[in-house]
Amino acid sequence: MSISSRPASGRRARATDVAELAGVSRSAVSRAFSQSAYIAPETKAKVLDAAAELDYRPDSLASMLAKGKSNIVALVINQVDAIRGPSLHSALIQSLQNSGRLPVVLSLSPTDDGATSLKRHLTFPVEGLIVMSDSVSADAVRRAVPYVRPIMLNFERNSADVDSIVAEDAAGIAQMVDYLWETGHRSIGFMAGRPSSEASATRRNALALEIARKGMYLAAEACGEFSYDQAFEAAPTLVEGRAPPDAIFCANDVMAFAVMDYLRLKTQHRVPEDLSVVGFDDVQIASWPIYNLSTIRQDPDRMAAAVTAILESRREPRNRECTPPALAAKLVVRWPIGQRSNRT
Amino acid sequence: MSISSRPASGRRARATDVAELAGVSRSAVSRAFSQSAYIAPETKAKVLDAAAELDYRPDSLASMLAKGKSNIVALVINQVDAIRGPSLHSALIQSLQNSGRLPVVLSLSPTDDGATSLKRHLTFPVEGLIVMSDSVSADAVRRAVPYVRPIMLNFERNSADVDSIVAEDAAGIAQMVDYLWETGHRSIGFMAGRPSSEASATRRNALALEIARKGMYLAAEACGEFSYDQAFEAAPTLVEGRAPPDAIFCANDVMAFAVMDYLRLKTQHRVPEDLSVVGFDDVQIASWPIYNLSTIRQDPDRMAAAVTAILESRREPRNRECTPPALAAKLVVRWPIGQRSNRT
DNA sequence: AATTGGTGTGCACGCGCGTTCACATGGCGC
DNA sequence: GCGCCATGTGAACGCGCGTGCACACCAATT
Repeated sequence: MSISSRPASGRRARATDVAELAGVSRSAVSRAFSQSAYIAPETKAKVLDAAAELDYRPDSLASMLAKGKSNIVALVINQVDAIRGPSLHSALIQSLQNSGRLPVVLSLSPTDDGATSLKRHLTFPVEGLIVMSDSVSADAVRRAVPYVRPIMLNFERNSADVDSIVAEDAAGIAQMVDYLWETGHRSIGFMAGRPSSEASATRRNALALEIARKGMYLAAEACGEFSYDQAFEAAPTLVEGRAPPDAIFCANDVMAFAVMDYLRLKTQHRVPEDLSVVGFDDVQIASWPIYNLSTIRQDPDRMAAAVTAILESRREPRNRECTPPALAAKLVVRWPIGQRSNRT
Repeated sequence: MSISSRPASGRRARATDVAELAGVSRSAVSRAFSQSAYIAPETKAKVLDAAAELDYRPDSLASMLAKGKSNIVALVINQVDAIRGPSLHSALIQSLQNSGRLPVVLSLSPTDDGATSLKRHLTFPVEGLIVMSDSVSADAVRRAVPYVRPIMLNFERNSADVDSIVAEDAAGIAQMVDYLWETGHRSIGFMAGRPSSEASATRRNALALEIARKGMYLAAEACGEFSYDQAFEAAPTLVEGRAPPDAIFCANDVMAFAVMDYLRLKTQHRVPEDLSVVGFDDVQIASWPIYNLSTIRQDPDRMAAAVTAILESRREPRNRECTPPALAAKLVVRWPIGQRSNRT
């Protein structure tokens, strides 16, 4: 019934087994796996051989307990973030695990305020707490988990109690407005995300600022709740006026898809010939030829790298309070927007 | 500097602290949190009060170590599954965590064979191992982790060594072919997934069988590797003949989107007026009005429920070897396909 | 030859918790 | 009023591992 040629004696090998096989004490085994410890090279070799034989690796749970140092990182998400999340989610998992950490996903049920849900499920010491969900505030997190400084992604500007990693939305949006201006757009509509979302507010403010700076004006505004369905329903209000905008900026790629689909299916506006639609995030679908969406990219890999950098810097006490650099958000131009006639 | 009104004495509360505050012994605290133990109701109340005061919850890691029972469930994914994965991923996380388990995500780097990657990162006891990645075989998993019986999702029919949860692809496909037949389709093209994928092969065989049963024929075939880009490139071969099929079945929703986009952007074929494209999975995007894709749904929630059901049944030794029921895959009809003229 | 210093090794303890075991206590039957 | 079981409690041990500490050993020095 044995599956492999290995002993596979029905149980995981423990350090004691390895010690016995190698003819050394159990602490020697422990030392062989901890690089900064007195151990003779030959002893180490013997131990590692025996360990390989038994397919032994130290139990990281017991190790964490003994060392008093957890390397579990909790990833707080909410369940709905299905379109935008995956690339960032994958990047984080990958990055955490490659740096020797253990990613544990905590999914917040949207019905509670997040804090209680966190308390219920966070029953183990963590090295870090990464919050990707924008349905929970930094305060709630601090209240639920006072012993760890959360890392908030994409919202909640740095405060004393949290580290936050935000893309430089404003800079990206400035580039976008520049680009729209240069290609002849003069009036811009905005599809907002959730009203309570800081990300949406930040983007709206940046857009308004840049528009004003150019002497353009915000032609229309709607709220799509960051979701395709809501945006599709809200889209009409952006173009129903007698002077519809010649570009629509969406706080979100997914809402941009919804707007494009709405315009193409339900109206006579042609996209991008008559009306430009641009987004924010650069999700995978943005590069599908049918959308070919110009958007503002937040590189998930760089964001993930920033997260592990923060965690890493926390391990050495000297370099405390390294303020995480804001990540550049850069314009990604997909389809060539035709020159618009200026219709001031 | 204290954040909350709680003591927040700089450290997590331990059972000893609670015992001290409640004026009982540490084992009483332990008993108060384990429902099946001798403890006087009033003692229990005292303990729970003190625990609430100190915001104490038993450390689940130490608990697992002491009990010798892990409730960590490893979720093996590969990093690329960005479109299809999210709903199932979320459902699994949610389901696992609601059943009191701890989901840990292991991301396989696509460069290795999966087994070594698993060995490197699975350094802790797990209650279960859920494999969502189709880039790793059951054999590789068994070799890497001999001590736990993996649960394979969506591929790898049940063998002696693994539990696998598969949707009844064949039944769903039969419904689909019935539906295509009734709506007048007579020749069908197939966009396959990865050649090595069992899921793709299963679906192709089921399709071929049902087609033959109806007296239809498989008009064309191409391989899209389950990816949008590959499918977009492979799409031409499905329709370039002089008698293109009147329906194209894709082993994957994402590839269906690619085919639809290709047909609409690069050819004169209208979808769905001239040519029907159908998919498999029912991802979120399938309901976007621009696609409105008819497809075969595997309910992620039911699949997640099946997973936890297996884990649950393993806990009670009496009910061993409960064969997991194959999940029904059912047809989802989105757009009304117009009657085709039978052109035998 | 005796002492020192340095290098590895084993012992023992603790991490936070669950659980068994022996014992203290109270209630009840005789 | 004595003894006995039932019930609840506290002390002790173990889960698997890391690590401080004491000690054994050998080479080099006086």
